[in-house]
Amino acid sequence: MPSHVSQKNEMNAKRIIVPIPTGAGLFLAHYSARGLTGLEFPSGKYLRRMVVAKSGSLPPPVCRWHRLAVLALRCALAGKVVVDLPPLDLSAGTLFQTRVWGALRNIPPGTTMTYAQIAAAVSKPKAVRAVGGACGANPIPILIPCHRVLRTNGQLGGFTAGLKWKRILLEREGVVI
DNA sequence: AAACGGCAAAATG
DNA sequence: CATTTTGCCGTTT
Repeated sequence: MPSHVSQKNEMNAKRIIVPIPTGAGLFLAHYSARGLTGLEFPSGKYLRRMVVAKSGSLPPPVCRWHRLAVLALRCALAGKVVVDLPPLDLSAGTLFQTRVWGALRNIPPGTTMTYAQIAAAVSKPKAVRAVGGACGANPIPILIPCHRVLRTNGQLGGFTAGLKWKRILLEREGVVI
């Protein structure tokens, strides 16, 4: 690519936002040309958005991905193993973040790891706190299961979308705290 | 360059 | 025990 075209510009390319109705509320999926880039929890404030596309008239690839995303999210919310995901576009993440997110994806449903274990898993055993930051920056919660990371002392730790969600998600997979 | 976190281990009472 | 301090590290401003 021409060097005067910044990569930042590239990643600000247009996104399509599509609602995902679930029993737990209306989530919003964000798509780029490369795949799913984000998942928003139900907020009650999505009405203000003008950018939400009707699930009817979507570009064919997005339509396919969205079908998968809907199934995957409902599956995950039911605490079951997600069979197949749409392609994830994590290009907005830093190297460190994408490594952490990769490690998160290896945590099976119904199990947990600690922030320290994740840090070790990405070969940065001392970057424990930074792992917390990377979890918080996870653009696709639930499908990238940052809720399965707990403190070393057994406490919940934090959750950007609110601890209530972290509890709900863990409870639905049968994790006891 | 400094401040800020979804943390952890050690020190302290 | 519960709380505070101290060390750490990637990100953000």
